[in-house]
Amino acid sequence: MATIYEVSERAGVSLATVSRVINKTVPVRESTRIKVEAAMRELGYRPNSVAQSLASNRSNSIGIVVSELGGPFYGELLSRIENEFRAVGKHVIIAAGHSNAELERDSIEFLQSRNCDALILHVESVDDKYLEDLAATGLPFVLINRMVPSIAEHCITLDNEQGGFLATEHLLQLGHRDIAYISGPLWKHDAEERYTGHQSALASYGIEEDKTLFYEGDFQETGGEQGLAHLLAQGKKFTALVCANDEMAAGAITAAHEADLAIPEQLAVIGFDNINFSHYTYPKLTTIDYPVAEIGEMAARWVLKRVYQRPIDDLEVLFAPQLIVRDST
Amino acid sequence: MATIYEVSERAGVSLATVSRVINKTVPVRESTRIKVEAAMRELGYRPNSVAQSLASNRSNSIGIVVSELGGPFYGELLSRIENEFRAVGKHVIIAAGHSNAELERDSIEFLQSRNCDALILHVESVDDKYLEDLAATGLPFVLINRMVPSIAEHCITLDNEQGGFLATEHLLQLGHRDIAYISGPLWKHDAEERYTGHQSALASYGIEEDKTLFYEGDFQETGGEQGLAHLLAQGKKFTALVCANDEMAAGAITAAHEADLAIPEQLAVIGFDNINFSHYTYPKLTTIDYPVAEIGEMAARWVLKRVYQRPIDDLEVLFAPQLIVRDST
DNA sequence: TTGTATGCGTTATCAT
DNA sequence: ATGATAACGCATACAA
Repeated sequence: MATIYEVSERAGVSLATVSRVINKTVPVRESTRIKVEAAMRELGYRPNSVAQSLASNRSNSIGIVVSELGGPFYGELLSRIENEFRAVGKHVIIAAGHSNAELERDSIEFLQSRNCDALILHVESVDDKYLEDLAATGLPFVLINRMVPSIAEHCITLDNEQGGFLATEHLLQLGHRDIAYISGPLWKHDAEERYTGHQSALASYGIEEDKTLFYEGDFQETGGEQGLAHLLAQGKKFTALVCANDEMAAGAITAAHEADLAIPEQLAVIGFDNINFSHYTYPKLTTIDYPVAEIGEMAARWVLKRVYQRPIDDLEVLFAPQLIVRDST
Repeated sequence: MATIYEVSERAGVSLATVSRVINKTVPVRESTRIKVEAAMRELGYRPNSVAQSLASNRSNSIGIVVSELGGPFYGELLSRIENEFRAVGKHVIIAAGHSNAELERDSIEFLQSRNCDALILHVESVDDKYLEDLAATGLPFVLINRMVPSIAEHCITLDNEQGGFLATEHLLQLGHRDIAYISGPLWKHDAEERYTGHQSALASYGIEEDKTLFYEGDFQETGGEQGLAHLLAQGKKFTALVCANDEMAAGAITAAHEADLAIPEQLAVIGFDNINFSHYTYPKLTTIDYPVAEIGEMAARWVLKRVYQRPIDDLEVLFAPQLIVRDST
């Protein structure tokens, strides 16, 4: 690879001048700029962004940490964020945290050591303290789907509790009174908040929660299957089921089919997230919309505004979930 | 962030020695190593990987280009690759190509300029010449899902033609003779190969292809819906439908439901890829398995072997598709 | 407007 | 086994 030095030689100018035409930081005489550009083209010169980054302490790249690279939810999120940045010539570096505190820290530190200008984090396992300390280092970052009050200005969240409320309220309005619940892992903030929403919806209808109709799943499809199987095996009656995300709902629907339960006639099912494939199910899944796209965009805009000084005014930080009624309830 | 220099000061050794305990490149006396490690811990030192990369011309990171970050297919692929590398302390940098030649080149060049040790490419738009030139630069890279004969040693592929053959053959064996086909964009290699497989299956049964039963879709769900709608609108009879991927198949199933066509009784539908959510459909989708996980792992192992000199012997390069029979045929 | 010189945080090649 | 010191490719303050 040609270096800036070779370009300067070929163009007959100094290395600094080449740097100037690359970065357009100060005016360069038209004629010399043309010479330099020609030299760059002839040598097929590409700036070495590692060296740029080291010298300028800027990398034009944004680090992202998500739990998993796979899965419909994160894919959509990543896709949106990448789109926003690509449009302005920034690049994203993506790492996975695997819902594991150590790996999450690892990924964050890697991205830091890569000189990322900012981080967008969807982390579940590191504790609040760690994030507070991270904020104290001065590294700009956005926290998605998690509210840490002491660093609220870093947080972009969905009102998960409200979402949980909406889901159960919907079933209550349809007349259901015996409502089972398959939760995500309760150590995850969003899982807990959604469950809280469920409980307050029940309470608002004066219904006492039957703890035997609760199952703690894993946010995965198989968790939904096992959950419904478990609930059915208990022999308790329930006419509706809330699942804390769509993937578990899909699993539950499979289990319901296997148990010859008609949906929604014998069992109404509602999910959460409104992932891309939630309408693949039969019947099509009623769910709570998680505006991933908007949240991804907003996170990107946060960075553009705070880190790259782009003129952006409206920065929403709390998003509202929305009920999507389809055929499963 | 603390630098290696500050560590050396605190430990009372030279900067070079610190570098040695970090990289374990040459023996260091036990006692000094302990001092250095203590200093690193006390200062919370983390190597600046940008500087490491510049100095060593090695980055311990692997660049990946895929068409889209979203979507079940790529998510799974990325996830597998990341897993393989994480296990050995390497990191991945991911960029999207968006099925656009310019963006694909852009992404590749960005990754090159980030000093990636190797690239894993799933690119569809850049031409063979570009890839040949890239190979000529000496940059190690693996090409996934695309065979460029002149650089065959870089390619890991699925036999798409064979897959297309299997899909149609399956329908033929079930007695279908009037088989419609919804293809991917034919400029994409895999779409074309799958279609070729379809044609040769027909030929092997002595059936002449009816071009009016062909629709060129976009590999997206909506393309499948529109495709089936278009095919039905023609008024021609067909009892089975091959879709070149699962997402279009899901769309077609939706369209079939809307047209009150019973699946598989009135219309058998088969997809391709066996994406995670292909069994969400009702009825569950029969499809051709694309071994993404294995291919991702193999790509990672290719890199580990050729770039990082890990002792790995079995390197498969041509994978076989497999028929997965479910309920839609 | 352009050139010179220094530093960014490491690795690696010499010595010692 | 350890210490100087020169790269690595570029940005940038300072001079000219």
